[in-house]
Amino acid sequence: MATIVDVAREAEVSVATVSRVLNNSTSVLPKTREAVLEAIEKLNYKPNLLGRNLRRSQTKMILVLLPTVSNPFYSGIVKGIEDIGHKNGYNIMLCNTNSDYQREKTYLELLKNKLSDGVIFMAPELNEEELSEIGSKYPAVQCCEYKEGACVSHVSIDNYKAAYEIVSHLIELGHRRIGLIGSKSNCISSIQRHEAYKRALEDNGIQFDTDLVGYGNYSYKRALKAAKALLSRDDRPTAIFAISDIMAIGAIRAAKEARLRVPHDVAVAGFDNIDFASMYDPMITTIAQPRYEMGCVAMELLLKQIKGELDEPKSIMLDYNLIIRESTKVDTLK
Amino acid sequence: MATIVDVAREAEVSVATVSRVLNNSTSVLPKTREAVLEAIEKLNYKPNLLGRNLRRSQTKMILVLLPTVSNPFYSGIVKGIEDIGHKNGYNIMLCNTNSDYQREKTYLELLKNKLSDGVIFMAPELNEEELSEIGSKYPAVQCCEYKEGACVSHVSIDNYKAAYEIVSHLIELGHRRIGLIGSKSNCISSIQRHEAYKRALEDNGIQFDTDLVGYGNYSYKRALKAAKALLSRDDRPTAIFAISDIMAIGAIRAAKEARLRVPHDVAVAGFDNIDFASMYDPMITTIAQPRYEMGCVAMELLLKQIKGELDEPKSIMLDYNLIIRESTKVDTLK
DNA sequence: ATACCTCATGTAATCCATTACATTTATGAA
DNA sequence: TTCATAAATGTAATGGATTACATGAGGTAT
Repeated sequence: MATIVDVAREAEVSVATVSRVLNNSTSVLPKTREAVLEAIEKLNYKPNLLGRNLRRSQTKMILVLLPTVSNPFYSGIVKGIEDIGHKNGYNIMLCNTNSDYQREKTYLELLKNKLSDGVIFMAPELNEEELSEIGSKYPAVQCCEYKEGACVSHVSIDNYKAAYEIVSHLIELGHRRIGLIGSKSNCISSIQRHEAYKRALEDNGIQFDTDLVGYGNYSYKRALKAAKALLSRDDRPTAIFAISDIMAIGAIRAAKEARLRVPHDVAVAGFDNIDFASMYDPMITTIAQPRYEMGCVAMELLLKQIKGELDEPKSIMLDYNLIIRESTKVDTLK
Repeated sequence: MATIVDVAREAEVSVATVSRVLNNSTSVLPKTREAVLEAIEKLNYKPNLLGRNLRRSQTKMILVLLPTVSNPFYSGIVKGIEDIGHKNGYNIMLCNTNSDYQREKTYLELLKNKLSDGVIFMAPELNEEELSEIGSKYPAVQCCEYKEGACVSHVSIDNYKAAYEIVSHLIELGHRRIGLIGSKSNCISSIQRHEAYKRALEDNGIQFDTDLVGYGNYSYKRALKAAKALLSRDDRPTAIFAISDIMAIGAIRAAKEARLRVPHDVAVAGFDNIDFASMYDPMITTIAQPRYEMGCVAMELLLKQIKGELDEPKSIMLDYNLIIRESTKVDTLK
C-alpha cells in the first residue's frame, strides 16, 4: 500500500508538499500540485487515517449510546445525528448498551482511549456524578433521556407538559376513570409523565387512584399483562394512558382480548409516535417528538463542544405535537 | 494526559517494559510488573489506541452497512454481530446507507483509509464486480441480502424454499386465488420469493396471473395501496402473500378498510417475523429468519477472514421457520 | 575458569501523516 | 546593484505505542 513517501518520491517533491496538497493548506504552485495529484492517482494512494489521527489527536468519530437500536423510537434521532455528523466529516458509532451499566462503561473507554471525539447518550445508565465527570473531560450531550443534576448538555422535549396535554385530551373527551400504564424505571421521561398524569387528574378534580396504575416497563408483553389486570376490574378505567406507543399497543391488545372496543369501550393513548402508531388498528393517539430535529440539535451541540465554542452546559427543549387518532376519538373512525 | 513515557519514568523502567506489562507479552519480573501497574494506577494512564493501532495497522473496528436501522428486521442481526464482535475485542460501526449507492461508497472509504478492519453488507448497493474487488482486498461478508455472482462470502436463508413453503401453506388451506405483494427491487430475496410464489402455484396446477401481483417495495403505504387495488377486483384473491411483514400489515389494513375479515375473507402471510408480527391484530403468519444467529455467523466468518483463516468465499444457508398465526388460519383464532 | 545459554530489560527503529522551522528562489524597492 | 520580503518547498521533529535487536546479569556444563 502506497504511503505519502511513495507519492513524494513519484512526484519528486517532499512529503510536506504532498501533505499540503492533501490538505489545501498553504500555497502550492499549480504545476507542483498537478504533479502530486498525478502521482496520487497513479499510485492509487489513500491517506492512512491512523497516521493522520494520531498526529492530529482526533478521530472524527462519535459514540452514540442507546439501549437498543431495535426500538423504533431511536431511528429518527439517529438519522438526525448522522446527517449533521456527516455534513461535518464525522462518522457515527452506534452502540447498544442493553441498558446495562457495565456495557455503557465499557463503551466509554473508547473516549478515554481516544478512539472517539465525543459521546451522545440517549438514555444514560451512569449516575449524575459519573456523567458530570465524563462531561467535564470530554464533549458529551444527552438526548431525550437525561439526568437533571448532571453537568452535561441535553436536548429533549418537555415530557411533563406533553403528558399533561395528552391526559387532558382524555379528560376533555369525558373520561373520569383513566388508567396509567407506566414504568418503574426512574428515567426522567417516566417520572415526568407519571407526575403529569397525576397532576392533570387532580387539576380536574379527579382523585388519583393507585389501583389504576399498572407497570409495563416499556415492554409489549408486560404492558399487555398490566392492561389486562386493569381492564378486568369491576370499576375498570374507560381510558388508558400508556407512556409509550409499544405499551399502548399492549393495552389495545388487552382490550380486544377482553372483548372491549377501542375507543368506544376504552380509549387508549400512547407516547412517541413510532411508525407503527399509525399502522396499528386502531391508529394510536400519541405525542410526536421531533425526533429527527432532536438528533440534529444534539449533534450540533456536540460539535460546538468539540470546537470549544460552548463554555457551559445547555438545556434545549424542543416542541412536541399531540396527534389525535382513532384510539381515543370516536368520530375520527372511518 | 499521561503517555507510556510518563508511566515508564514513574515506574523507573523503560517504555518497552511498560508495553510488555500492557500486553502480557514476554516475561516480566513480578516485582517490575507490580511497579508498572502502580504507576499506571497512579497516573490514571489509558493507552492511546491511535498509537497502538497505527503501529499494529489494525483498528478493531468493523463496518456494518445496512439500508436503515429503523427497519426492525435488522436489529436482531446487529445484536448477533455485536455480541460476537465484542467477544473478540471488536467494535461495530453501524452505518445507514439509505440504499444509496454513493453513500455506501463513501462509507467504504473507511476501509481504504484503514479506519476499519472489515465490512459486513446487509444489503449491498455495489454491483457484483465492485463487491468482488472489495472482497479481494479486504475482509468482507454479505449477510441476508447478497449478490450471487460476487466473490464475497454470504450468510442467508434459502429465500426460495421458505417462500415456496409459505405459499404452499396458503394452498393447503384451500386457497386458489393467491395474490402477491412484492417489490420491484432486484435484490435476491425479492426475486427468489417472487419466483417461489410462481412456482408453488404452478406446481399445484394454479395458473400464475400477473393481475394478482402488486408492488409495495417494502413500504407500508405502498403495500396498503397495492393491496387495496387487488382487493377491489371482482375476482379478488382470497389470500395474499406479502414478501415482508410490514407489507403484510399494509395488506391487512387494506382488507379491514374494505370490510373484509382476516383470515375469514382474505388470508394474509408475511415474511421476516419482526416483533410487530406477533403484536398485530391479527397476529401474522410469517417466516422467521434466524436473525441473531445470522449475525453471529456473519461476524465469525469475517473474523476468520481477518485472521487469514479463510482462503475462499463461503456460502452459508441457515434454517428458517414457518410460523402459522391468526392471519391465515381460522382455527388459531381465540 | 571458560564458554554458552537464558531471562529480564533497555535502546532505538518503526508505523504514517502533519507541521514548525529552515532554506531556497523570486520579486520589488531603494 | 543590493537588501528586504514574500512565496514555494524542504528537513526533521512530532504524536504514542509496539517490537526487533542489543545488552547485561546470572546459571550451567565442561
